[in-house]
Amino acid sequence: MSQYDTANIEPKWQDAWDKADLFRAERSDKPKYYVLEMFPYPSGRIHIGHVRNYTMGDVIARYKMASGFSVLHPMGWDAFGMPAENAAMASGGHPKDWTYDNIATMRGQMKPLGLSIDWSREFATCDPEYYGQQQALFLDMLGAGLVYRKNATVNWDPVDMTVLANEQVIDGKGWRSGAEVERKDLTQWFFNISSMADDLLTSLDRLSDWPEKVRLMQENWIGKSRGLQFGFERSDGGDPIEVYTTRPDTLMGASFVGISPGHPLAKSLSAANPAVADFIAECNKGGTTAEALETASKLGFDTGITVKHPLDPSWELPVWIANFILMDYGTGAIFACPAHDQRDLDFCRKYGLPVIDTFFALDDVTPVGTEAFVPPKTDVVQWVNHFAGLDQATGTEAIETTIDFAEARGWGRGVEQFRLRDWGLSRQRYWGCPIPVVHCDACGVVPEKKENLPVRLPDDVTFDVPGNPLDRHPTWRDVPCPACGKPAKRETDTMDTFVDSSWYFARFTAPRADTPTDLDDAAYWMNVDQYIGGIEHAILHLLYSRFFARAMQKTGHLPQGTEEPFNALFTQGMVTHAIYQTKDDKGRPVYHLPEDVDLDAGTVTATGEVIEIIPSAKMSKSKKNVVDPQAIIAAFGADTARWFVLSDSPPERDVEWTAAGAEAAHKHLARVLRVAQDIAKADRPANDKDADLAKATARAIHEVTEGVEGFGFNKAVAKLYEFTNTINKSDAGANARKDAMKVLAQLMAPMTPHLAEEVWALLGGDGFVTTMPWPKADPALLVDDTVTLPIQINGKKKAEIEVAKDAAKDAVEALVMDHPAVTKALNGGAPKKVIVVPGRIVNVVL
RNA sequence: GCGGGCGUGGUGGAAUGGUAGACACAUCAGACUUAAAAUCUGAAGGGCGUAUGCCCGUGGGGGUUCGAGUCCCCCCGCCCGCACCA
Repeated sequence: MSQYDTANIEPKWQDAWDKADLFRAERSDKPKYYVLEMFPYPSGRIHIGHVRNYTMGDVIARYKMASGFSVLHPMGWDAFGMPAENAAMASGGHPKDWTYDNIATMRGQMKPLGLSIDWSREFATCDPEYYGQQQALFLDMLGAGLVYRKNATVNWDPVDMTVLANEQVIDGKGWRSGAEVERKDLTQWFFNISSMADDLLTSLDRLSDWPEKVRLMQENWIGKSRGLQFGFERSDGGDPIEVYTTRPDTLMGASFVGISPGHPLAKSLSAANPAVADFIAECNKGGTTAEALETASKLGFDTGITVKHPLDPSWELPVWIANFILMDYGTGAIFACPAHDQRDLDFCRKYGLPVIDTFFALDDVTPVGTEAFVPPKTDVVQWVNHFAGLDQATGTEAIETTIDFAEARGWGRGVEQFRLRDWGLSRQRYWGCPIPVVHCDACGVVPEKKENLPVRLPDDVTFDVPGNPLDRHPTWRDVPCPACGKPAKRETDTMDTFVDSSWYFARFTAPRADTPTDLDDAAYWMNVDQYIGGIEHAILHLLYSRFFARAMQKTGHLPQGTEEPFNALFTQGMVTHAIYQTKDDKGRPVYHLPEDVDLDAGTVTATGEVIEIIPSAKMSKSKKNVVDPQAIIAAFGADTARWFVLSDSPPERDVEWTAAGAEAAHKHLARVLRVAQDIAKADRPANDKDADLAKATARAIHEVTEGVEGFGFNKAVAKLYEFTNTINKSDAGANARKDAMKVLAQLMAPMTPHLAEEVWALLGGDGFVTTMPWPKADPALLVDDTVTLPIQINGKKKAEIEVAKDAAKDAVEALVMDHPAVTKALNGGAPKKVIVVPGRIVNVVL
């Protein structure tokens, strides 16, 4: 059809950019700009979602490059993780081969996209050069007290013999083995992220270029609360039981004190009493996931111990062990107020414990049935009048008042609690970064010497039996103690792969440094100016990275001012695709590939069955609605794929991939080339339309720039469509049209760089359009001499008039009052009011 | 349960409180063609009307305003995150 031969054009320009080495990031006198897209996991092939992610980053990177910045735009691979091990178990290969093969494939698929990436900085997190530096970082964090070991309760898969993350426990069973998951106490490594909880929370306020949604999610995740902590005296004289509550105002409704099955008191009781031990074992069955907990019923065990109410020592409360109390929040013990807490009420009704009726005041008592009344914190339960010296107060102030009261009497104190827990990083897995410590019978836990890093993963491992191959490797784990030299054993746990992605952005600033970072390079390139990725990383990855930036500062690996590593964050939507399905004779869905259906007829081509179309679904191999970027590039070229994923939908929202849309995008790009070819040949003399085109050009520059700056790529694309149409229809002279077309090429260059280069060259542009300075709109051309004012009558548009831009209010009003539409409406009468908003609108109120 | 978001033509979506539907897809009509494809030109929110035009219209109901898709209140629907957090 056209001469838009992408198979020729695109590789040609990619080669030319490569030869000119355009995208190498260099420190210079220019201001820097660091744009980063969340690096991919090398799962096998790139996905159209990757194309959208990297295209957005590329638009920013190319735009900033044209705007005079020294740009860093790197790419790497988040390469450790379980899929590689699973593939090895399934096929008998090696995780390393599987991973590096996938990286080669995906790099090969990514390069044809024409991304302005500095490939010289590429690395994979499974490169020993990378994970060795990560081990060095770990040791420094260990030295700084940011890493420690403790016993913790985890999800344990007894068949695969490994710890499972909560996400890997499905309906209480291991996702791979199907075995009933157990709770197990294990000694694990932890990052002390909770020590920074307050800073991680308050610093969120500074992240004004992050989506509000993400900041809120992090805020809730960190979960700060304010409450009262106090001890219940035991009637038997044992150690007091410390409890924490955010609602001290409900203390007069207390009916029992509950402790977690993991509470030290419960443990000591179980040593003496087998019935307690049995009860705790019962509680520990089932996983720790939300689903498992939700379906679990309330279980309790009366310890026989009683405690004294802090406000009335003659009032004794029983102490129960209850399965719904979490050991790692607060103190692991609570006082229960059934009138105001549904869990407490359910528990009391089940075990026949007393329920004290609700009272907001002594004369306002509400009986409690089966539903607890949970008052908002602004509507505080009044118990305070019972006690002399405490004034009534309302709202959250009353909670503070009760805390003050307790503090004044010396039986309690106000404390802050965080929901955030320390980050358990130990994994009983092979394909991860080895934890660089040695366990010595004599010396205890001994850090590996830095000169011995990296602690490399052994290659000779087998996956034929469940469990961690490092644990059963014949020689790897047997090493001399780095301290005393006696035989010792290496730590066989590896690090959670989230560790790998928590500092890679810093490593990109000096990827070949023989320390984790180079402070000069980091000082120049950090922070990431624009980070782009999926909302699914809103909490964990971004929180961990914020923690790591702080930890790296503390250990001297990042300069000051980097504690918030991502200045701006953008979370892009998914690329979705319709699902075409029919039902089999049992009513189960059968999915069909897009090429197997006839969309016009709405049927399966081969069988004529009527299809049901489910629009805009997440892509999934099993639902047969995955779009392969390679096929798109082969059919339409990379620029079409890039143009399409930027069009139509706002970048933060999902965009549905449709064959029709992709074809339309391709047609438009072909038209741009055709228009450019026509213009290159034309020789019309300059004329009075030239000025109009220059104005349209200025407006296009202005609006496209605004669109790109504000992540309104869909709007920028719309303006480019409009500008193309304007140029195409313009009767201006050949030179004027050529100038406009060259600006169009520049404006399109960040989005469709190959086509832009082709058009630029066709019109005799010098060098690469990629390296041309971003065009500037002449402000004088952006303002019109006259403006069209809509005339409203009673707020409804009835007519419009053309007036000088700076026409005086009363002059406009005079014109309006003479307008036939207005005189007709007035019908000889006078308007109640005339509102003239200069340059905007006129409203005549009758 | 808690927190957040969204709701605009057949479709994706535009719209600093100021002309609702930019731009595009799909659709229809016309040109070119023996024909089709491609390309080009044009129409188009809904209703009534030959038409100037009139009425209705941004999930529903109320309010603020000269003026509301936009701000406020209530309701309905959908989506996302967290969740036995005391």
